[in-house]
Formats: sequence, C-alpha cells, structure tokens
Amino acid sequence: MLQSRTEVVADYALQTQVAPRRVLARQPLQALETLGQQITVRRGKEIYAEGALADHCYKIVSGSVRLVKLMADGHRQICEFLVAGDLLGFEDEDDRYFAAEAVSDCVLMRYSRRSVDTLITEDNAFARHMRHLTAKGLEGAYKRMVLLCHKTAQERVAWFLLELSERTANDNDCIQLPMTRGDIADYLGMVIETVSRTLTQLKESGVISMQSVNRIKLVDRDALEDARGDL
Amino acid sequence: MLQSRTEVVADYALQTQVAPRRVLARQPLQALETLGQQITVRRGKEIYAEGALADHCYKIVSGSVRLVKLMADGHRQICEFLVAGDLLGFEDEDDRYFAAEAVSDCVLMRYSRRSVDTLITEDNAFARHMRHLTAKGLEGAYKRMVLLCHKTAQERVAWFLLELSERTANDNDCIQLPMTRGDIADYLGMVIETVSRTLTQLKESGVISMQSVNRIKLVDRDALEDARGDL
DNA sequence: CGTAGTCTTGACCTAGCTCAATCATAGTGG
DNA sequence: CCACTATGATTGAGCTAGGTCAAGACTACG
Repeated sequence: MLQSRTEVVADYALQTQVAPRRVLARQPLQALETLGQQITVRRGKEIYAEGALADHCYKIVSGSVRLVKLMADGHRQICEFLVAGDLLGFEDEDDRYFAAEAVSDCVLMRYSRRSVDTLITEDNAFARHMRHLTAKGLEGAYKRMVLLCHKTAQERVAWFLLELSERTANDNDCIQLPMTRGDIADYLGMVIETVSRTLTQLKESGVISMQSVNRIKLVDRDALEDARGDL
Repeated sequence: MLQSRTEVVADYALQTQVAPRRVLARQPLQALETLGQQITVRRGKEIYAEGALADHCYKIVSGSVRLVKLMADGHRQICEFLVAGDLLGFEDEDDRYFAAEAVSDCVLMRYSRRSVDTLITEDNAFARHMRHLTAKGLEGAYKRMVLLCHKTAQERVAWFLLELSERTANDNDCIQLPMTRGDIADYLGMVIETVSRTLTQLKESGVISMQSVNRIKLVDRDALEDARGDL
C-alpha cells in the first residue's frame, strides 16, 4: 500500500505537465523558476510547522500535501489538499497559521520569501496572478464552508471524489487516493467510519468501484454528480 | 425592533473611529480616501449580486453587511459578516462569487475597481496591505471551517458572541446584534431553533443576559470563553 | 387593535458519531 | 517462503446532538 501511494507521486508530476488547465497558469509563474531550489520531503514529514516563521514559499512538483490545523482537544482539521502544480505557503503572514505535511513523498521547489516579495513588487503580471490565486483560494474555502454546513455524508464524499478527479489528471476515470480515510474524514468534517461506510454505499449502488483500497474507479460519473448536488 | 437595529449602525460608525485596532490598519488605506464616493444602502438591500460583474469595491463606513451564497436547494450560507471599517469586494475576480447585502442601513465608500487596481500597482504599501488583509480573510475562513467541523452548538454561539464583541467596540460588555437569528444560523451552520435554544441555555446558566431580543450582555466573559473552547 | 415578522419552546426523529470487533495489506525477520 | 506485526479499512450496534415540524409568544408599526 505504501508502495502504491508512492507511485502516485510520479503519476501526478507527469500528468500535470500536460494538463491543459495548468498551462495557462504557468505563464506568469515562469519568473519564479530561476529563483528556487528543489527539495524532497518524505511521506508524513512536515514541510513547515504551525506557528513557524514563514520564510519560504513552495511549489509542488510531484506528490501531494495537506495543510493541517491541530486543536488542543485532539481534533485535527485538514484545511486543504494540494497536488502537483499548486503553490504553497504564499500567504502574506509572518508565521504559519497551519502546518504543511507531505501526504506522499514530495518533490518541491522552494523559494525564499524575500525573493518572492521582490518579484511581486517588480513584476505586475506575477503580482496579479498571485492575487488571483489567493482569491480562488478564498472562494474554495467558502465552497467548503457550504459543504460543511449543509451537505450530507454522501454529498461530501461525492464532491471530494469529483474534485480530486478534476484536479489530478487521470486515465479512464480512475483516481488514486494518496491520503488515508482519516485524512479524508478530517478534510470533510466526518469520522473515518462514516467515510468508509459512504464509500461502500457508493460501491454497492454501482456508482464507483474499488480496484484496491485507494484506487477508485468512477463508474457512473453522472450519478456521482447527482449525489454531489449542486454547490 | 427594526428601530433598534437601525440605531446600531450609528454606534458602529462612531466607535470604529476610536477603536485602536483599526488605527494601524487605516494608514495604508488613506490613499483610497480621495478615490471613493459615498453611498447608502437600506437594510436588506443588495450591495452587489452573486455573479454580477465586479466593477467596484467598498469600505463600510457604518452599518453591517453579510456575504451570502444561495444554493439551488434553498439553503443559504452566510460566508461572512462585515462591520464598519471592513473592506468589501476587493477579491481579484471578474464576477462575484457571493452576494453582499446590508444587514442594517449602511453607509459605504465606493471605489471603482480600475482605480483600485491602479493604486495597487503604483502604491506598494497599499498593495502589501491588501495582500495582508486577504491572507487574514483566508485565515478567518479556515478558522470557521474548524468551527463548522468540530464544534458544538454552544461552542459556536459562544465563539460568535465573543467574535462580535471583539470586532464591534462596545460599552460594558453589551453587544447589539444587527442580524436576525436566521442570519446567525446560516452563518454558524445551524438552524434558527438551535440558535435560539442555545442562547436561552446560556442565559439560564447565567453566562449572558438579554436586555432585549437583540441586545446581549456578556455577564461572565470567562465562562463564555470556556464554552467556546480553544480554536 | 390587528397584522406581519421574528423569536421561543416543545415533541419527535434521524444522520452520523462512539465504541468495539474484525478484516486486509504491507513490511519484517527468521 | 511463511508466520508475525502494525497500520489502516470495514462493519455492526447503540446513542445523542441537533434537525424537523408545529404551536405559541413577543414586538413594531400601520
């Protein structure tokens, strides 16, 4: 299982290269390319800690990342999953509001906060692009808020699967889940058991099938979209 | 009651003038002052609609505003409450993701998107300040996410009351609720009845008292902070 | 005084949580 | 190659917080 989780990483990297929706976004980011150095982070390791000084920003080359907020009462909230191509830690704040952890083995580009700041003040297109990304991030957060307030377990899981299938290019409507059920639960505001039960329900109603525990085939995408409801 | 809701507006405006936490934020925004024109919006009226062209930005002079997302299934999500001093609609997007409505009668400063864009490219301090505000907004959204995922009705309402009391200066730990129970419910991901019940519970346990239906006194702030839990 | 909008309270019901047992899979060491 | 172990996933059996539905109560205002 660990093995398969690691393989996914390579997939993402490859697929993102050709995913058309990223091409547009790439242009203004070329200015970054020369500034960064490449680093790797092993599965489960922290990229940065909650409360740490925000001295670097990152771009995910391959692998996926979770943004984690840990509560005193032991609860864990996953604020966001990020995949290859996504930017990370560009919030304009002195210290991290949440931690970033590698869900699978990751290759990242790392940029110093200072050089990014300079780029933002000097390159208008880049600055505008960053503002746009932040706005999209905020929009996504509000969407999740609606999800967490008003949606049933089925709707949440359906939404999650569709979202993941859109964000990571995939062949034949087959998606790899690099994260555990626990991760999904903490992302969707549910418990592990409910995530598991909901997946089996979807499987039994023929909407999805599971080649392995973390390889899911979207058999009936229309039914899944119905199950998600509108957002 | 309508009367009292309207009175609050004037209070906010006055109090924000002297609230120390706003003073710092005001400096970089002075550049805006000359660009805007003042408008008023009556209680319940739309400032902008969901999906509308985002051609203006606003600053709240007095009154309060809700950001509303309406779902096809009839559910309504209030993404944010904004009070005097807050900025509104500065997201870098072509059309509005949610609608903005006046919770009470409002006085707003309105700026054309074009002039704000120019200011952002020309005034680095202003641009930085705007990035910082957006980052704070995102942080707030993630906090709400935690709230919606893991918190009980009591914790949500306690959090809401404390939040409101911090954001709107108030005398003697007394806060005015410009919004209805329905608004609060749609903000906290609950139903009207539960909001009402929770408020009575807090009242009966002596944590708060209610001078009128929308004027709440925080009798025991410590107990309220306990009820909120940590965030 | 009547009306309309808002708020409160009560009685019920259910989606999803908790607790607990079992199963599946990958990695390990002999 | 085969136990053995650890981690994760599934399934089952209750239980409860909060949602639903329905009936009143309060308040502002014409």
